[in-house]
Amino acid sequence: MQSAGKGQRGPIDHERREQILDAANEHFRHYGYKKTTVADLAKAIGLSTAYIYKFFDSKRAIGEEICRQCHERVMVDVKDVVGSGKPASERLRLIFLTLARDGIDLLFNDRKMHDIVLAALEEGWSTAADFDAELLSHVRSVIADGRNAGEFERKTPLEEACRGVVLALQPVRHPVLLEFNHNTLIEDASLLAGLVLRSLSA
Amino acid sequence: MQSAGKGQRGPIDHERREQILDAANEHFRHYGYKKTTVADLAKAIGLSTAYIYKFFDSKRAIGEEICRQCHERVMVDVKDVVGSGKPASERLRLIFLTLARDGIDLLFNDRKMHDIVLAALEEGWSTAADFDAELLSHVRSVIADGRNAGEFERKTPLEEACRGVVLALQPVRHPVLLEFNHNTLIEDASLLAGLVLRSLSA
DNA sequence: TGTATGACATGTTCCATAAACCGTCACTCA
DNA sequence: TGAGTGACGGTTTATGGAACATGTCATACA
Repeated sequence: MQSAGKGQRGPIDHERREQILDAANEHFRHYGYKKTTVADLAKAIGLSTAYIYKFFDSKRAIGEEICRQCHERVMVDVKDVVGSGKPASERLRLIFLTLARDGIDLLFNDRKMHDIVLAALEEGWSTAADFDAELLSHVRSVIADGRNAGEFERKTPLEEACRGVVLALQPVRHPVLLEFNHNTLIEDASLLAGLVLRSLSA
Repeated sequence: MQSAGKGQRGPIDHERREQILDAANEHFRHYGYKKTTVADLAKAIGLSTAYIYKFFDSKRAIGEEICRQCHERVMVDVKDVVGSGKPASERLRLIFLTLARDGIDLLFNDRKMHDIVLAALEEGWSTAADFDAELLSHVRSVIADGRNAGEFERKTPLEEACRGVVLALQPVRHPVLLEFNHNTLIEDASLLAGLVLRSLSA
């Protein structure tokens, strides 16, 4: 009902779409998701409110897109680590630290964005699940590498090991926990990475 | 300023105190912490509102006590496991499962209590920190046992290992995460226990 | 002297109403 | 024909004054 779009929405004008997303980025950052109205976005780019709905099914759809971009920015850092060519154990440890750091960064330097991510979680947007899925696949590739390279043990079923690691990441990456743990987060990340690596070691 | 009490509060009448706590338990359970007023409690036991403050410094102090009792109920289960005489690895695995189960139980069968625990976290009551500290000490004793029995490795500094384990427990015991993870919580607990045990194994 | 209270100052919460917002549709105009 | 809009229904949210809660005190009474 949502991703299918409206039959009415013809061939999409990508430039307009980008304009809207840019405006959304600006406004969400400054005033937060809830406080900005789609009328604000329309006014910012000199269009009517109604016309926005030719490009997005709802305000939420805009929010989801912004949220997705936000997640993507973090995922870029993760990808950098995964593709860095370092030993698997090193890469895994860096994933813990990277996620912790990016989380803290979002929390302190982009609070309004952090709030969107939180809202997304609470309202059950798909963005969080997508992020989790992608993260799992990156972790899987690193662990598989480590196993092939003889760094990691191979007895535990791969999928079990991977899911365990992703779970163990939660304390340093879950948006809600960031608020509680932020003062020890980096240390926690390092501690958990150590534990995980011991659990994987050959 | 709080634990010191009022100089005015003389030798404490423990029966009255219990009455108040009983009434609080009743009311908090039924109507939640926020919705019950100290006037409600006073009325329930036939006293004036003002007199309640002879026994507790504030409504919050009553809430903290109830919250503490709630935590204690969980801790009893943990202690049972710790003192069960089973192998350390088995006890550690059971700690994961027990906390997960008790958490779910609170969430579904005693929702109002769960809400108090949540409020406590958000408002920074000391109860959560106390619980964490006690949990850490139990985990430490089990791990120490395991090391002495030759079940666990002894290279990793004990404190580091313990803190890692307590962190790894977060996804299955943190009240906020329960809401997100409840449908896979038992499975998650088992998975994390497995990971932790691998990390500790000799 | 110790149990117990009513009255009160100082917040908080509630609630009815007004305003604003979301999303749709028929419509314009080039 | 397709980019773009004004007006509108249903719902959510802001507002501000009344009602209620918390916590203190001076005092009553046995």
